[in-house]
Amino acid sequence: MTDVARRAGVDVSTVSRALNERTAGQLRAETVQRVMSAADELGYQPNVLARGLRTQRSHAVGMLVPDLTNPLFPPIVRGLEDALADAGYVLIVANTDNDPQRESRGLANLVRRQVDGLVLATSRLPGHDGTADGGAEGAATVGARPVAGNLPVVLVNRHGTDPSLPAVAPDDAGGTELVVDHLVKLGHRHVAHVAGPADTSTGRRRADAFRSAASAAGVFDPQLVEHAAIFGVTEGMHACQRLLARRPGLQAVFAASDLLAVGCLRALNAAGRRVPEDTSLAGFGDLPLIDLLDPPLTTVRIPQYAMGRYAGRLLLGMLEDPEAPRPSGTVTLPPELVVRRSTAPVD
Amino acid sequence: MTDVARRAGVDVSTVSRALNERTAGQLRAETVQRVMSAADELGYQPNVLARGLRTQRSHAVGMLVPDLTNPLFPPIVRGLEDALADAGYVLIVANTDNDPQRESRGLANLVRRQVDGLVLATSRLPGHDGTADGGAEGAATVGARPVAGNLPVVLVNRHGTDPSLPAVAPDDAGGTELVVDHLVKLGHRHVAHVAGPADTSTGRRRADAFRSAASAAGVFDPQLVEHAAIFGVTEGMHACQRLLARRPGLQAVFAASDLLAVGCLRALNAAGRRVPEDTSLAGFGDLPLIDLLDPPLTTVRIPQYAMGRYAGRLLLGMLEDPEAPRPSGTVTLPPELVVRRSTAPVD
DNA sequence: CTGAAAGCGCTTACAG
DNA sequence: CTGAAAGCGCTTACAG
Repeated sequence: MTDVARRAGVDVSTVSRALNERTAGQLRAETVQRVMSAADELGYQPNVLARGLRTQRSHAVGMLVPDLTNPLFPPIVRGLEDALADAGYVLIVANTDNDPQRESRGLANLVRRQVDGLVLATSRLPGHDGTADGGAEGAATVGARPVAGNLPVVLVNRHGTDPSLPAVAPDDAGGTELVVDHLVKLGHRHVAHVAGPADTSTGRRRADAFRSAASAAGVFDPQLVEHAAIFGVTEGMHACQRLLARRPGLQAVFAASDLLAVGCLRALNAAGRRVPEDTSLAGFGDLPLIDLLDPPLTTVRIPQYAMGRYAGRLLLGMLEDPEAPRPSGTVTLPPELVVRRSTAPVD
Repeated sequence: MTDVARRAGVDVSTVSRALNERTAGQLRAETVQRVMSAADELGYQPNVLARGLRTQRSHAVGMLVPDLTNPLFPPIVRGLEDALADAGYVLIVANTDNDPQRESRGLANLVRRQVDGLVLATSRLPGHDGTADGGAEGAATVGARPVAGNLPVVLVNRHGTDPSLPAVAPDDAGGTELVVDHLVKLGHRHVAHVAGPADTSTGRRRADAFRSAASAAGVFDPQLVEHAAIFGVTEGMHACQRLLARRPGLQAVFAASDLLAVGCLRALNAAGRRVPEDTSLAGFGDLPLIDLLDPPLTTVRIPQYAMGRYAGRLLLGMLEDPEAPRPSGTVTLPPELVVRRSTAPVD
């Protein structure tokens, strides 16, 4: 910047003003021109860190994500990054593996880096160990100390346990209803649910929604619900086997995730049942390539990209106007039922 | 920091020294203790940006990636992030969609943010439009101007076109040989190749390797090679159809990517050929869930996570010792043949 | 309309 | 062993 000032024959403060949209109006057009040419000729790139030190805004946003390798997250991160990039913000991602230690460390790193805001896709609020979603909690903490201070935070892909933090989440209830209605319309009465782990909000919410929707349709049977220990293929298979042992008459299975559904498919095949002729099967998530299953899986598509983008917009709103009242509550984006060939009319 | 100094009754410079591993030795243990307690009690978090301004190191690394949503990249990014996090660095990711404009913009943003190094997973060096891999080129540029300066750069998932930049790439030739050998051992003589786009280094390299390997095995037939316009399911299907029309006698198909292989599977099924009974089929990449295909796909597993991690280590090496001679050339990590049920002995 | 000065939060020679 | 000062590259009241 000093070089630019010298070359343009002005003070560095004038360079600063000339290069900043907001303040360029204070200067004579001719001066601005001269500075810009000089900057151009020198290939000057402003030091955003130095600016941030002065203005107290880093124009960086931090994100904590359990594992980028989980296909759930890339579209969310992408949507977020797109929203932020449009506004001149940059995204710093850290993986936590749902490990409280990595979470605190990652969070502290982001705070030390003066991120202007935080997006949490972790299943637990950092600093809170043990049971997730234990109740209303304070803002993000490291150890016992609130480290995020007054940092704007938005939760994505999870519901807020702290009602004061805005969250963007998939509409678990809506998606579940879509599936149950679809199966019931196909004539199924004995509809089973392979639920996710009861200690995840997603697992619980979908199970709850299943009970409501199935009850409303008059087909709910508590013996037709079985929880898997984790959202994995093997666990889904085992849960489905338990279901089959208990209720051989089941006509349809709704799995709380696509991976669980793959496990169910294996269990059903192993039991000599064809899908969808003997048993209909539906999942949740619409993972990439899941349409290549045999048969292609009927499932619920979660608008992941839109969720990420929306979370970004929400956060940007808070950043643009720090004085405005902070939004709160959970925003839900509409899921979509993707009917493929794993579900068919009964009989 | 001023607060910490006041509370500990010392100068800020002493706080700085006490909190820095390297300089804490200069102080009396008692002083260090006092400062640390004060810092602890106040929940002090150092401002990494201010430190960076002074030390001229941001401890941040930038990454340009075409699209995080492409399943190729998440494991790479994850490996990179893990390597960097271990060393106290942070990762800033930007998606470019292979758009030269987004590439330059992203690169300029990273440079302005004073990243200490760059990882490029883009298929083209920023600032060079048109044909990728056109020949030996200078360092990364924006417009005509070298903007990366002397920034350490490592390329990942692509080969260096600029031989002076170190690259970490999949072993296309090795993986291709693995497949060709496998198919030939199964007794196939009429082995076809659905190649990737000729304007991608990956497509070209695998096609070249196929020619060599097939020739070496004495089974090469130029009429059995067909390029797809992009790495997509539909394109793979079309390419395979052209192949079938030209050489109905083909016994096995090696597709240059898993997605192309899925397209081939559709084409083969549509032509009334069963896989693997009538025709063997192999892909490249081992995408997540590709083992759920019917039949599960034989393919080549690329060590993506390891590639990302290795790229991170390579970059860290350059950052730790900027004076050391920069590594160059392409490092290749061993791929693995994953034999599943889509390939079988001829007849 | 533009310059000179102060200061953002650190680190690091330089003294003592 | 520790303090005082300078400076990293910016921005922004404050003068003029």
